[in-house]
Amino acid sequence: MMFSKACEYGIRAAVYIALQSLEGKRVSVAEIADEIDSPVAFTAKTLQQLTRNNIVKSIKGPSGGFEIEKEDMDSVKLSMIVKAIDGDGIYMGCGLGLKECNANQPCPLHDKFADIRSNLRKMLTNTSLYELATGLEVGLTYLKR
Amino acid sequence: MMFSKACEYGIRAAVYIALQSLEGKRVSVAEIADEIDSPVAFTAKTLQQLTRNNIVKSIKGPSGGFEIEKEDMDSVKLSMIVKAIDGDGIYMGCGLGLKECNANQPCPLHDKFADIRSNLRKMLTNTSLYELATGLEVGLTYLKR
DNA sequence: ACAATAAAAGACAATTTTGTCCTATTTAAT
DNA sequence: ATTAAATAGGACAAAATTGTCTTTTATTGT
Ligand code: FES
Ligand code: FES
Repeated sequence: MMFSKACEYGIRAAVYIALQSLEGKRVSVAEIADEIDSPVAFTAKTLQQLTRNNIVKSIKGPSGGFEIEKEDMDSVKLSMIVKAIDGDGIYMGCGLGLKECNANQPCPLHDKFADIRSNLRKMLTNTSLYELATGLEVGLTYLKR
Repeated sequence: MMFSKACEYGIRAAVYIALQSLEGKRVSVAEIADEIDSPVAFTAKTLQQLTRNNIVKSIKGPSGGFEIEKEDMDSVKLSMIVKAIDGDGIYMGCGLGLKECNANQPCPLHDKFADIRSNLRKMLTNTSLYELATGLEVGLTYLKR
């Protein structure tokens, strides 16, 4: 609803990759898709986008797979994933669908919407993969159900 | 992005209807689509959804059109329009796309997402058509650009 | 009654998003 | 070198969303 399916898969996949990378494990698309309960081939596509944007690292060949360097894990924010997959419509777009959001000629919802949108942006830019992965690690959160 | 196109048109249309109803004027789909810059037939469809949900009133025949009773204008909230058109996914759905949002088995983003979502819900349930229409009335806001 | 007006309804078309499948490329291990 | 394992990439298919068009129904005014 808020994010596209591709973006939802992308976030879940990235969190799972981060989780495994914390333990030094590299993971395949097949494993990822299984663990986050998503369509394999489609997930592979969206992982390509993340790779191209240097959000995750992919290694081809036997014993290859996806990983995220431990150093990067904290600097990779959710906002980067969302932007890579869904673009910046969520951050910039007008809530009522006017061509662009423009405070000088605002739509009737502008003030209230801009406030929500700004909180969302802050939340996304402040939330790192590391943060999300650690909750998973101790079994408090879930990537499928 | 946040709302579907149908929903964006629906909100803009409802605000315009409210605005005209304040002046005792009934408006046709053609006029609405023109004033909010939306595809006529498609807008007509989404207006049907609003009338079925008693959000706007439609009158057939010559001198017919759409209107909103002045008494209703304040009690019709944005949340009702969004729910009628996009359903309650925005209010209930999991941000990462798990089948349902469930605080007992939360996704890694649950806490932060639920907070944003709750603010959005509050904003939508507290914002009335009347409120949005009045800004328009005095020329401070725009429904097209 | 009749003609004109406007929304309702339904069938269809175009586009976007989501999803699948097959081939190519890269790499590791033997 | 050969084989096997893995991602990359492209063509295709299905489904959902967005959009159009035509016909039907209700209502008004003459
Ligand atoms: S103009 Fe609509 S949200 Fe800013
Ligand atoms: S479980 Fe994901 S938002 Fe609540």
